[in-house]
Amino acid sequence: MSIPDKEITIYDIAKALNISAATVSRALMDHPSVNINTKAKVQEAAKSMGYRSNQMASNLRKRKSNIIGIIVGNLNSSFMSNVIAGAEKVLSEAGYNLIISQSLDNVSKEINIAQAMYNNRVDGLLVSLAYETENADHFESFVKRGIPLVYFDRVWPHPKCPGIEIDNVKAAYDITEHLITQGCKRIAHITAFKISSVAADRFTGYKKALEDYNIPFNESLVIKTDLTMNAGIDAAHQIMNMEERPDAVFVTNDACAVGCMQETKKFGIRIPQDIAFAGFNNDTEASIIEPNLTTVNYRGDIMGEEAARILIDRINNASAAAQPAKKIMQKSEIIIRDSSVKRK
Amino acid sequence: MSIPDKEITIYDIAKALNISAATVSRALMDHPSVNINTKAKVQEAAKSMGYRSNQMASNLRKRKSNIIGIIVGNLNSSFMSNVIAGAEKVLSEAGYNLIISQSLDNVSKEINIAQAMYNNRVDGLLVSLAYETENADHFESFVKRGIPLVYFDRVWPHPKCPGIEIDNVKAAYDITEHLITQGCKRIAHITAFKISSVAADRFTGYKKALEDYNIPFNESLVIKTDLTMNAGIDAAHQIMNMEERPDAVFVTNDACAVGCMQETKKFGIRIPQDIAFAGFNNDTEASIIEPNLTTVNYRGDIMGEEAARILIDRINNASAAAQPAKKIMQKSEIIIRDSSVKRK
DNA sequence: ATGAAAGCGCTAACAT
DNA sequence: ATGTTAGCGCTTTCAT
Repeated sequence: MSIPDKEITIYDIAKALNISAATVSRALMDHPSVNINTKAKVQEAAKSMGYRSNQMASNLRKRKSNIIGIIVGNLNSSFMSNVIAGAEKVLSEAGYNLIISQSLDNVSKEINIAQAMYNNRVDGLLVSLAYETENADHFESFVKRGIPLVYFDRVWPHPKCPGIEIDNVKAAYDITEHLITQGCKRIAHITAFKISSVAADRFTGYKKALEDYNIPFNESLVIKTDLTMNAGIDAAHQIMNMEERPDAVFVTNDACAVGCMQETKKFGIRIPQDIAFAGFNNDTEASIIEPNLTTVNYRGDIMGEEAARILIDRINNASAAAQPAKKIMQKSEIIIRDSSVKRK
Repeated sequence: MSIPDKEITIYDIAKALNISAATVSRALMDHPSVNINTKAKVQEAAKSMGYRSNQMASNLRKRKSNIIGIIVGNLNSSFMSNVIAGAEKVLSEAGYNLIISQSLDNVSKEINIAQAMYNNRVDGLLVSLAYETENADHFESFVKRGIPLVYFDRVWPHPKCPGIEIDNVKAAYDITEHLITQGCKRIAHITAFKISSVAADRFTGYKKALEDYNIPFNESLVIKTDLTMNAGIDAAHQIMNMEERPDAVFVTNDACAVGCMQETKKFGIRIPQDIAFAGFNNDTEASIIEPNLTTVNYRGDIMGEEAARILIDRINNASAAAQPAKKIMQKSEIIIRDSSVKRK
């Protein structure tokens, strides 16, 4: 038949079996107090009649959407794909569905997404902020209504919202230190236009390392961009036009680092001999570009799983949710590759 | 207050304003027949009372979830990120929310996702199949209930489901022809284990080009893999172990091509002189690897927008949905880069 | 072990 | 222009 048939409800099953809808509902949920025979009959009837449970109705009644929202800057990185795979694994096992949205690192889009997710009454939220985002007021409505929110990677400090991230200060310190021990003295840093907490932490680590090694911090070596690959190309031009060129560049993400490296090479600059490079994230591109890019690595899948677990815990556990949120530091490591090793 | 307050409903607003809930509902939806003053009063009250519309209830009542499901193999590519950005743009303008899931190119996961989306009563579905998928039975329930489904990129031919894709046969033909005109005679082809319609089309294009140029098709030059980057590494070993090595490799996607190229280079093989390479998709990696990878390019954002538009049309338009679904061919182009150009 | 009945929060005839 | 009323399909007390 070409006209779609009417939706089959539990009432239809109830009528067919001459029992009440309540029993059907219970049987379908495998409620312990339903007779095993009835259960079997119901399940069979459901199958043969083509019944499909209507989540919308169930959700409304239970006042629970069974949906977790996840907001990220951009889906386009192996890191994010892994985070999502990890989160999805844990959440789907716990019976949740996922609504994923990318803000494209744009604050107003992030605000709209947050609104839509609120109206859909998500049961919880996993958020990695846009690079642009400078405050998290648009998530206050969730906090107010007691809807758990867990930040990951690009986090916002909030007494009620746990955040899982890496020690950005330390990782940036380590990588800067590495560049210094390779003999670099003029280390440029490419960071975000609007400095979010993550970019700020990395900037801090960079400055701290310089300080510890008695290298004066030089504002003119700091380049602010939107951290896209194209921005990296522009940054390369800025570097080429500097009166005194840097001997190393530490970029706060890999995408931008790769763009910058590629463009720099076009000027005949040798990497790492003339300018060493380091990035952040260990995206796939980092081990494809030549020379391979030194960077900071951390596991997206683990971060996603962990964030999801914390979130579920807060959803199920009012007492867990009531506790002050703590920051969780996930381990990270710097991966030294040829882009930064100045052999004799 | 720390305990979340009770949810504010239209009844609360109605009571506060001494009007009926129906009027509140209408005012909130900006229904034309509501007095402009009442509208203003309602909107103000809603704001001051902290009212947030409950989509779950609205959805149930309207029997419309306002949700579009989108299923892809993997989110981790610039192409997919662009498709999603394109689709999201069109869909959010039309008032829809998106549930995105990645099958990780695994059929059983794809089946589960389809189930969950059905139960959530998505209003429509955008699907790019897993590489593994060999039939689309798990989407029949949508078709039966008249829920519009539009395939994109990795499509399945179905009389009721439009598909938007590129001419894979032609693109593969063109790229193979290009390799032939560069003087290649032994062209290997790396394709999927389970040959889906997309991989099959590309395989067909490859064979057709060989035939037209009187190069006998050689089964031993066909390598079947799961098309990941790691699979490309394995494929490189297979190639190195061949008694008579190929002088070109056409891989059915870029990720696998890049893995294969990198590993091949480690054997001291010169690209393109010893072995030329070509991929498919124009992922970011293709223009990062050295030499840059010849590939097939097509716009993800446009594909996403177009697929979304067709879907919305079918949702709003029973007559559009009733028409036999046509295939839409989006334009694509081959991008010739250094990985395949054998200069004199 | 099962049923009756109420209601989640909203919208849409149908009245007025 | 507004109100009345009846559900959307499900779950869950409270009875029995």
